[in-house]
Amino acid sequence: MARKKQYNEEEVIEKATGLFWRNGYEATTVRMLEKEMGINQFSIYSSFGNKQGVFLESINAYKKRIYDITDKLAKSNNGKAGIKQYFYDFLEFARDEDMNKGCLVTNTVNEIRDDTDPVIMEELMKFANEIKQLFIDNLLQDESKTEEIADGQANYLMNCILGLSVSSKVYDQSQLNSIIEITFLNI
Amino acid sequence: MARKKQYNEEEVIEKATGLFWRNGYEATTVRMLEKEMGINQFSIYSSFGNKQGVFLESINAYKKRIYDITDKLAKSNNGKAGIKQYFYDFLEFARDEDMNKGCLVTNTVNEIRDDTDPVIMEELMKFANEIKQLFIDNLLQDESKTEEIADGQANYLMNCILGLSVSSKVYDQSQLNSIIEITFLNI
DNA sequence: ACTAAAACTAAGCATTTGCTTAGATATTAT
DNA sequence: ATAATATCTAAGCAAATGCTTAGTTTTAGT
Repeated sequence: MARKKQYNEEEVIEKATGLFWRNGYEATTVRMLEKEMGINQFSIYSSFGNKQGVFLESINAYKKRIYDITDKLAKSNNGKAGIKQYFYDFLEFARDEDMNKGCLVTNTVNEIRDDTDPVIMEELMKFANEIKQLFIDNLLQDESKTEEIADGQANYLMNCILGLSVSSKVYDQSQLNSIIEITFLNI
Repeated sequence: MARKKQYNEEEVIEKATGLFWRNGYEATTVRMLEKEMGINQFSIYSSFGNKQGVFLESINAYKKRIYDITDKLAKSNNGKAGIKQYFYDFLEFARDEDMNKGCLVTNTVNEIRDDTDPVIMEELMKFANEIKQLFIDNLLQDESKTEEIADGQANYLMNCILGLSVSSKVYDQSQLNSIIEITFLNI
């Protein structure tokens, strides 16, 4: 009855994800997306509505990609050691050739301003809270810990991994490793 | 022989500083600067050359403002306790009514992308290294520490304060205090 | 008072932004 | 084959960006 799409939506979102990851939300323009996704602006808008729509799909694609390591953390029962492993897994996951792209989500959290799109804010916070909850769960595997202590330590760890997402663009691998080691001395 | 400026350059830069602080470099437009500084675009460009010029002057103004607490750290001889005090001083310095603006410099470091203006990058790195050096100096007041250990711990602290600059926009005061306490448990 | 120069106002410029639309092209049920 | 319709290309839109310029106003030395 009608023409078929000449692209696969999942495939082009994969490409968009890489672009947002490297550049952040605001700095990624529709023209850049057009080039990277290999489809016309019309197709972008007809498939995903608007730039925000592409980004929300990209967050989902990102979640799928990172699932391996979050799942590993979810299933871990090594407490603090499991979280530390997550930090290392994350750095490896985020490495791109010789530079480090950080985390798509934390990169975008770093863009937060007064006028940041509330829909995107909500999606970011949702993801961040999922990670924080994984930290809490793993911390509570040490049964001497109260929930209050675990919550505070989880905030501390979130703070460190937010920092790491920025630091990873400035520091080299051995410095990053050393930062992670010191980070886990404190909990 | 000619007309006098109807504004004071220092005063208008003070105003620009606040704007960059709240919004970051990229998101601050010349129209916003015009409004906030209370002078016409012509005057902005004739006094400071371009947007980057306004920003570089703003970093200087920011350095002057933060001088009180960096100087306190420079003169401190309480080692780790002095740095911790710096973290608390910094949070107070960055507080704006009930929200937190973070640090002008770390906010801008968070904007780092491949195409970030190299002149600005250099200025930011210079400031960051000054702070890191203060951390090292204070850490070395504990004479049992090697320079290598101090350098690693300083990287760790820079990572935490980078994170704090973002976290401070999301977490409340008591959570931030708790993050700082944990940060300093084991160095 | 006159003149020269600096500082002002406000309009305008080229480029880039997110998004839309007009019209050509391909696909499929009949 | 035809007709219906989804998808494509490419041009275009208004708004916003950093920056400039034409032209007026103010000041100070003569």
